[in-house]
Amino acid sequence: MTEPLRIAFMGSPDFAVPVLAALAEAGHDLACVYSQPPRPAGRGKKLRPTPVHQWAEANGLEVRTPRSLKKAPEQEALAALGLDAAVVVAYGLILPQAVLDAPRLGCMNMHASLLPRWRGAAPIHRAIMAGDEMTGVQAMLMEAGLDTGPVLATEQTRIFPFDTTGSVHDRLAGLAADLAVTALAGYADGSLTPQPQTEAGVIYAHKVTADDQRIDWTRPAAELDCQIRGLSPFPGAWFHYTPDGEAEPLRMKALMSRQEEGRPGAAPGLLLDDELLVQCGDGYAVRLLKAQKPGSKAMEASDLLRGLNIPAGARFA
RNA sequence: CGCGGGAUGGAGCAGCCCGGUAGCUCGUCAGGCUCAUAACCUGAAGGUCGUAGGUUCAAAUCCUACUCCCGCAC
Repeated sequence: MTEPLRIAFMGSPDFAVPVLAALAEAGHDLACVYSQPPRPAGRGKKLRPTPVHQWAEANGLEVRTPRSLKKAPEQEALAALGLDAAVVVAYGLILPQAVLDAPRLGCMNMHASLLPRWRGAAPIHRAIMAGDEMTGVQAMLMEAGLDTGPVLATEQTRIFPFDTTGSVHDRLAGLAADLAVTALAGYADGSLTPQPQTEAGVIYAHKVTADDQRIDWTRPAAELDCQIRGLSPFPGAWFHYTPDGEAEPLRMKALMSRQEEGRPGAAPGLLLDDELLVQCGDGYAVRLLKAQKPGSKAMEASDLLRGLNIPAGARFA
């Protein structure tokens, strides 16, 4: 029932892999996969192909990793593929007009937010950090602006108080995979009509910076809870803890939390009990459910506390 | 060759500097106490101390190489 299309896929991180796999599964002719060039990343500064690159290679697809698509040779190589469409998911490169125009049906992008809210680089992080209750994935047609194109299809999901960027990321990746297949088919056969984004409610999801990661205990508990979950599991929100008798503070990462009642008047950063209940700036508190100390991996609070003494009355900074 | 930390029974850690066959908190199992319990008491099982070599009468502990993990940087 679905006509196979000749398409190119453009994507880089984990999030894009399920979409690529779904398109392959749906029987489309994947002429070529574009991904960011392997970069020195990780601990040993080793050259690492992106997850999309790895998947494509493992499945026998041609992979191209140009540094840019702004120059004529790359654009011509793309045009030479004779594409019906290109599907773009978190590729990480700006697509010049010549590239957008190359495929017969244009370029379709999968974006992990409810546009026009959270256009840009880090939509999932920003949605959770802002305390949004709903998010989703959308299929949209690309134009020159950053995530400004008309929307073909939407799939929504709720953000629960126990969600993290990791859990929402995985859920949206699954939704994106299904939606990409149906939206592409619907667009190709004309059953889906692109709807322009509204003018109101445009917000940009700026890249997460080092400043976003530092926990300031004088902020309200609700905001800190969102910050912690929004930055989990990557890159992680952190704070300092100096054990009694130690000179050097430990750089601790908070990876899961829950908002609870605090003790009005207590100093922000104060531990209210022996189970990581931390006083925040507004009189409420957050309980750290999962955390990480230097040198070891993330662990449940109960595990962490077995090896590291953090008594009530201690102070986080 | 980017910098640094780590690998010890199922989990989290101590011991390593000053070598002498392993300890803590918890979990598991059995029994006891209790109206009862995730509480308490008693007992038990469970570890080639990351891998491979080396030094030594003797290595978790010293030396070398390797593997994997974590943080920073990117």
